[in-house]
Amino acid sequence: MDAQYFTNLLRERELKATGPRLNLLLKMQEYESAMPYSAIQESMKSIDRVTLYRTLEHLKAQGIIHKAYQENNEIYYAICGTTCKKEKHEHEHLHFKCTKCETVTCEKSSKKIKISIPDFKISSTSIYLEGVCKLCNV
Amino acid sequence: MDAQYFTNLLRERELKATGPRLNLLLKMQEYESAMPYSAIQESMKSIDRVTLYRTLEHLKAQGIIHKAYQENNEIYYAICGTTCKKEKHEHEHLHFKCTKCETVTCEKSSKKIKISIPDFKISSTSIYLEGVCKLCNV
DNA sequence: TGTTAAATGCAACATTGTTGCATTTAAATT
DNA sequence: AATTTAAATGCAACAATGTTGCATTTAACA
Repeated sequence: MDAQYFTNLLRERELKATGPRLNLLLKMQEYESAMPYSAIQESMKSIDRVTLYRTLEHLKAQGIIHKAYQENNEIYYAICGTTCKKEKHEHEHLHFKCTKCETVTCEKSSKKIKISIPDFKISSTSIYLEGVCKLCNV
Repeated sequence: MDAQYFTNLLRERELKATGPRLNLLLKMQEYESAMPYSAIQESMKSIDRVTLYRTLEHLKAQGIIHKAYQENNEIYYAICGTTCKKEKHEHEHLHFKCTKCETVTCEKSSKKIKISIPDFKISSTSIYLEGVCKLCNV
């Protein structure tokens, strides 16, 4: 996923491929795990705070990034997988925070998760986990 | 659960049974579902904003209330069930937001939820659901 | 190359989080 | 019932982020 890929993706989702947007996406990709807002802010110091705010909103609205985790007042953002479409987000994955290395990653459950509550209709599920990740779990 | 009950609970958890604390707990109880911060703020206008902030922190730290849900910048607080102890919170329950009546409630899954990720050690699980609640699902 | 809707930057304000400190108070002790 | 004291509260102040409006700039298209 390079600048060209993101340029195409942005245009597909009817967003102009501007400097700030490409920059943010490349930085998030470099970061590898879900990127906390403070780190995003830090790495995007050159652009206006409001532009960053609106950039995050737009990318989120178009299913290019998503809010992966939230801890206290720190929101972690991640680039959506290729299965996410503008219309339908595939967020059946889990969001995992490792208490050792403190990274937040998107994972898949080994089994399909089934949750039901009698007489309730469930339309969306968000699951946040904490523990020790594969790399730290030695 | 009346003022006396909360007075005892606070003392059990080594917190003084003060006006603001009892007030908050009674208001949250009246509210029945998980109470959004803005509503808490509104109903606690008479006390200082900082006191409210610290009151929420203390009650949370002692397992008397918990953060049930968070949407955008709105945090919903709920009174912990009687199974929650100071040392060990019983938050195996689910947090559900109804998209019709917009209330947030704590629910139980009809089956025990099992989540696992290969090579990961999971220590805590938070599940947030959206859909239509029992009362609205007619 | 020119046009235009979209994006950006700047100013301004709102909300919530957070700390320090002086004053007040709950509750234990005398 | 009065005294004592650690805890709780209120106030001031500042930080961080959210949010809007508007003038200027720019990506994308004709």
